[in-house]
Amino acid sequence: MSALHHTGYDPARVIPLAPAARAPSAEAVLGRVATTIRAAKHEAICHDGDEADAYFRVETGCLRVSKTLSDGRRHVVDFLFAGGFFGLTQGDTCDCTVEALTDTVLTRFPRRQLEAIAERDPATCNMLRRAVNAALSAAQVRSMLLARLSAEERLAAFLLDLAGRTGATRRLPLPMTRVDIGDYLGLTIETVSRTFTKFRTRGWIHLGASQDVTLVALDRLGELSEGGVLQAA
Amino acid sequence: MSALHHTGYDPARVIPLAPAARAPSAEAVLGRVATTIRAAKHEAICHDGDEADAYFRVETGCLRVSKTLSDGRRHVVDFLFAGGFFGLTQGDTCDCTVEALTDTVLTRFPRRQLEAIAERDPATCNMLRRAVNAALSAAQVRSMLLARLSAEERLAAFLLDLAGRTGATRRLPLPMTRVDIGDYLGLTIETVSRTFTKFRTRGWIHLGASQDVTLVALDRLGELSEGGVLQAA
DNA sequence: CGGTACGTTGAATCCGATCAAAGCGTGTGG
DNA sequence: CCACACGCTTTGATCGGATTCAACGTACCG
Repeated sequence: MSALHHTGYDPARVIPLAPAARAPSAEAVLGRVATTIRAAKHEAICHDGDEADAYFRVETGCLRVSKTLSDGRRHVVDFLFAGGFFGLTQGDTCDCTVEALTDTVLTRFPRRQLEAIAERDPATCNMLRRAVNAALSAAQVRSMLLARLSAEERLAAFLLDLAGRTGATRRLPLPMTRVDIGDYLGLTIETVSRTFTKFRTRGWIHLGASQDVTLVALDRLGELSEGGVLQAA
Repeated sequence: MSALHHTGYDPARVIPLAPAARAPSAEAVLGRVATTIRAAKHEAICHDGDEADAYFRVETGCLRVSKTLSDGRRHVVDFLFAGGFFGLTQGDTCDCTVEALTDTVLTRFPRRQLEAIAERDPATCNMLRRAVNAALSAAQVRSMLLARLSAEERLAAFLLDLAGRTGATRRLPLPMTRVDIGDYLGLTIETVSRTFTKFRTRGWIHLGASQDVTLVALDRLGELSEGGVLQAA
């Protein structure tokens, strides 16, 4: 698979801990401080600049992580699905705004307690470290996408990435609006819409009733994003 | 100096570890497996896809971290200066190519040993975790730069970031070529060159003999990148 | 001296942005 | 139940910033 999709930043897989041997320990320890939180559609979990008082893992639903510039330009840093996480910042303030795109269930880990546990429990610390590491790799691939790919390549990569992350094979939910997608891919809504239309008229995708897409020509989409993203040598 | 500090982004501040009490421990442990490596200008330390067998911290010099697409398009993921690091990947292969832009001195930590230490020593693990975390935050800001800022804003932000990272006040070294800068900022060499010229003719910068710049109007550059990068609320 | 690699500058082109307007769907209140 | 309004999407026309193509300048080095 190409670097663009499946960067390993696949929260669902990352957090439930790869090296299973260690998992029980970390899970057990963390379970003691975890609580379950619900967020309704459109509700904000935290705002850029707020005090960061907790770390969250998404159980079900979809969230939007974004930053907004003083002049109003917005950038969507990421969309989170089940298994995704946020709240691990370096300072003690949130560096992004996080909002629910659908009704969402989250697990909340109080920051002080989580940090205290990580401070002495290597299993927990390493789990967090691996998760952040995966997110970093994904962010680097994303920066290449933003710096070098065309609108068509970006959208193709986005759709395939989404498929990989949600576990969907061909039909995927699109809980986000065109604005969100544009702000995620560094494009305008019009360009996103036109590119969707291009894909549709070419028969590569099928646009369902406004909140889902079906990927028809996975190979074509793959060529576009892959031709972009595969490593050289 | 402590062992694995400096994320390369805001080195001095991030790594010397807030809770200073822990640093000595991690420092001492890591020191035992570290070796010093030298790389000559233009020499590659590792290639994308290679087996990742070590983690490196830059002591002196400047490195270029990049990815190249199959069709030749290249993206410079980062420039590393003293205190910067690389090699902490998730899988066991390098996900970027790293090359020396100047003669460089590096400290090398064998991957297996480093991982083994992190596995049992919370101090080391947390230090690594914080470093990766800082890098992730920086990557998110960079993706906003690539997605939303204009050429002028990008170059202004780049120059100010460079000043911050190298510790230079006004006169900074530019060990990288225009191609490198273009590939870093998602622009072509021509656009980078033209933008440098604009800044020069406005009297905002002074271009020295091909390998350094002097920032004259820090405030102007700040407005440009800040108008871009400052948070809203 | 060539030669090569890097940088600057100019002119033409193009992709995506911007401006504008028209569909569409959904939900709410008359 | 329908009318209307609001939010989102699509489509069209035009604009503009960055790219592309091309040429020239400049520094370094054998």
